Amino acid sequence: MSALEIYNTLTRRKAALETIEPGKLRMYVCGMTVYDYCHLGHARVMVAFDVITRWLRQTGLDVTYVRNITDIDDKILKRAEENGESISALTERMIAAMHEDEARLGVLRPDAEPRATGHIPEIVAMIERLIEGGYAYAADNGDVYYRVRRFADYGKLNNRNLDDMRAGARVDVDAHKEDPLDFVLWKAAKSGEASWSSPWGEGRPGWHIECSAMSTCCLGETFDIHGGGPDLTFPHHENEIAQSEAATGKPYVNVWMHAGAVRVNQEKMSKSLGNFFTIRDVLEVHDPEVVRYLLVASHYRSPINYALESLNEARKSLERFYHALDGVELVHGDVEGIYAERFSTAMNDDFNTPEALSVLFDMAREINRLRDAEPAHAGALGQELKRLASVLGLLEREPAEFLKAGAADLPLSEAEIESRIEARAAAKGNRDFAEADRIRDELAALGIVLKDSREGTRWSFEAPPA
RNA sequence: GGCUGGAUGGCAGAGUGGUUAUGCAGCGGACUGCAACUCCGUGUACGCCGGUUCGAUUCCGACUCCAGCCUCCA
Repeated sequence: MSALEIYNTLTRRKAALETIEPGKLRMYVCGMTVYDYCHLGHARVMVAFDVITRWLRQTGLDVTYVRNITDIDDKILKRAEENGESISALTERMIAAMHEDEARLGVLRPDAEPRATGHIPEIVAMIERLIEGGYAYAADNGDVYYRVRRFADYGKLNNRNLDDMRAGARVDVDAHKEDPLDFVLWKAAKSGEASWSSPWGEGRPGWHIECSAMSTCCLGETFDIHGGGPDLTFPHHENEIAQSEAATGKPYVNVWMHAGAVRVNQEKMSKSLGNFFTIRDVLEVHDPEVVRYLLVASHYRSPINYALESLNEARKSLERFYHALDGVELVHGDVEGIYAERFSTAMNDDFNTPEALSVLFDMAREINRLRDAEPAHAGALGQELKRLASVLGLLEREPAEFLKAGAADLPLSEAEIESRIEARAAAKGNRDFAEADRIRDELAALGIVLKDSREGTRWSFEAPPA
């Protein structure tokens, strides 16, 4: 049995996982800023860390998984204003939508979802500690800033030094800052804005401090894994390290994990580029499991290029699995251990899901080979296939349900389809193959594909009619 | 300019110092009334140039190109 190795952004190499507390693992992942619907980039992070959590638990670890919600920031204020709705109405709406989206993608909920607005006292306390230590200062405009040059390790996550950054800096020069690279911990409120009282006056927390405060409060001053999207390494995670380690004097996180970007036409999908697809838009057209498969079919750190063809291919790959499972009676029984072993080795190698999937495809082929001659063996393999696939959050449905998904929108009911199939069987019985083929073609035009077998005819809905 | 990744067969996408990834597509065969599904077989793939090595797609260096970060973004 191989040991679990994880790639650490901080060290830029893979290393065997050693948890702080034996048998327990504490993980924090940066979640959403809830001013809009989640897009595919969010979906990737949610699914990646869902699979990671499932595998960590599979290996026997007691995992505490925390993913925050940023429910106060400039974009939220702006959007609420534009929409003419209250901040809480907007954020509650978006949080509900996010939960709906992730549920459809089969993402298990984190153990805790702390919200920034629920942790203001902890945030204020941490800022006070930073000021006491000389790591932060209150400016005369009511803002509080982090004094970046005071923290010697600044840049260690991104391998950057402050002077290089200064050279090409596009950072805004704010007269209230001692140094252009200093970042805001507490933002003074303009009149009428949502705000909380603090030693520095009415205001709201800056973005970076909330994660330091909430992770510490949920998981302790040092925890095992911190994850997030690819665009958070700088400055967000760098700033988190600066805040937390300066405040506590202890190492903040042991392993930093970052997902790869989702691209469109080889360009990162992002809010600022406006080239994003929301999860709900995609799910209008595509089966959620197909979307999830697409996300799991690449390694979590590799970039994915989002394209329609990729989704169609993902669907066909899943069809292969469900065809293998379709009609096989699942039973518990002895099964070659080699599959689970190969699967484990793949997952232990920094959660190599594409490699793990290749093992599952080998199992599918073996099931197809054995299904007639050794149905019990095939059934046991089917059971094992489903067990392993569930780690990836796949193959959890009845084969027929997946294969027939989409048929609900057809003008034909299932009963009508069945009656056509019976009519075709009767025609075949009379050796009237012209009629039998006519019926089959008629159904095919709707996307209904027939599959004859010894036990009778099964059907599936495979592709929208061309 | 600085800092990260990456370049694999028609496409997608793993991996490895010498031996089949896997999926989709293609080709040949089996099954089938014909198909679909399925099975069997089938691809001289590793950006470019050097180096190390008995041997490199895999290690090292240069180069070219791509993406990301250096500003809010998952």
